[in-house]
Amino acid sequence: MGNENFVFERYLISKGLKLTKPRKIILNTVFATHEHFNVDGLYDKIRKKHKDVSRATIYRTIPLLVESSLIKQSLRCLAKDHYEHTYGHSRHLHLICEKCGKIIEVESKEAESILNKLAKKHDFKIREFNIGAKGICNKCQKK
Amino acid sequence: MGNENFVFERYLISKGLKLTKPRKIILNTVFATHEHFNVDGLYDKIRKKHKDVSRATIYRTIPLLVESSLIKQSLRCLAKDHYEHTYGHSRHLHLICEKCGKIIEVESKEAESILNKLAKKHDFKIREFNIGAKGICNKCQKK
DNA sequence: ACTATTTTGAGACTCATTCTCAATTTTATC
DNA sequence: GATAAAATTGAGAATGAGTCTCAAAATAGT
Ligand SMILES: [Mn+2]
Ligand SMILES: [Mn+2]
Ligand SMILES: [Zn+2]
Ligand SMILES: [Zn+2]
Repeated sequence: MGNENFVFERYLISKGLKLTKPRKIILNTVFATHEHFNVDGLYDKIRKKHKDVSRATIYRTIPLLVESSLIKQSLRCLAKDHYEHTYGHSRHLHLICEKCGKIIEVESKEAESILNKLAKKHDFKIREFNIGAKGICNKCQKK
Repeated sequence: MGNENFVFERYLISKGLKLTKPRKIILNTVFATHEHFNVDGLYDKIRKKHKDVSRATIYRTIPLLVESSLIKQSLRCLAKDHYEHTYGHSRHLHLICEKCGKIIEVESKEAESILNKLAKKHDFKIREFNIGAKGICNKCQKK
């Protein structure tokens, strides 16, 4: 268990918001594993233990987690919005298989530094990288 | 005017499909300019001249244009699906301003070759690159 | 012209996300 | 620890981009 609670609470206080029970439950469930997630999956997981947390609150809490830099949107090319931890994870890019859905995570220092360079040239301030590709994984190629 | 018509017709024939009037109108409107587009904008533009092309047909034709490699989906991080020409355009990445919506296009040989290298290492066959960033453009930074 | 096949427009439908609002919870004040 | 003001919540309605359905229209082969 990291200190996401600390980070989140500090953020909430700075905005005059409160670390309520539902927000705590959502935060803890989000950080119970390190996988990519979407709202539906998160909702099911939360509901197994806490029958009283609503979809609406999940949808309302996620932007707060994003704003506090604990998570970020990722896998932008899928149908539903997906998210992943920012806190405690190094930068990486995704190779997504269009056949089986497999997601390969790859370290991306080089790619990002190039993007940084290009952004600098255009005096553009990057807030969120979006680097990756869709295609066919090795297993699916052999079919 | 390029020969997108040729490319499209060849693709359609290869699939046993026909280059009908609505499909021609859609193709020509898509290639009348070189900008990114989404279905709503395209629909409005088409409707100014042709009151008889439906949204449904536009939604049905776009995958055909994608399949024939004339266009591809892009700007994956926006709310609506956006597309841009593949035919007649070199590869590039996008820096998208979250304040004003400005889109900066940047040549990306380096970034892509790095992604290609990483994909090769994982024996992953890339079909579509997705490289870019969101942030704040230089004008919007000065506010 | 006749028929089989494809395509189309209109609008119904889906489903992820956002919004609304009354009820509940939280914090501040006494 | 009651009381009141403010923030948050759950339930479900609303939204809206994209998909699907189906009867009518266009097309191609005979
Ligand atoms: Mn993690
Ligand atoms: Mn073009
Ligand atoms: Zn695969
Ligand atoms: Zn801007």
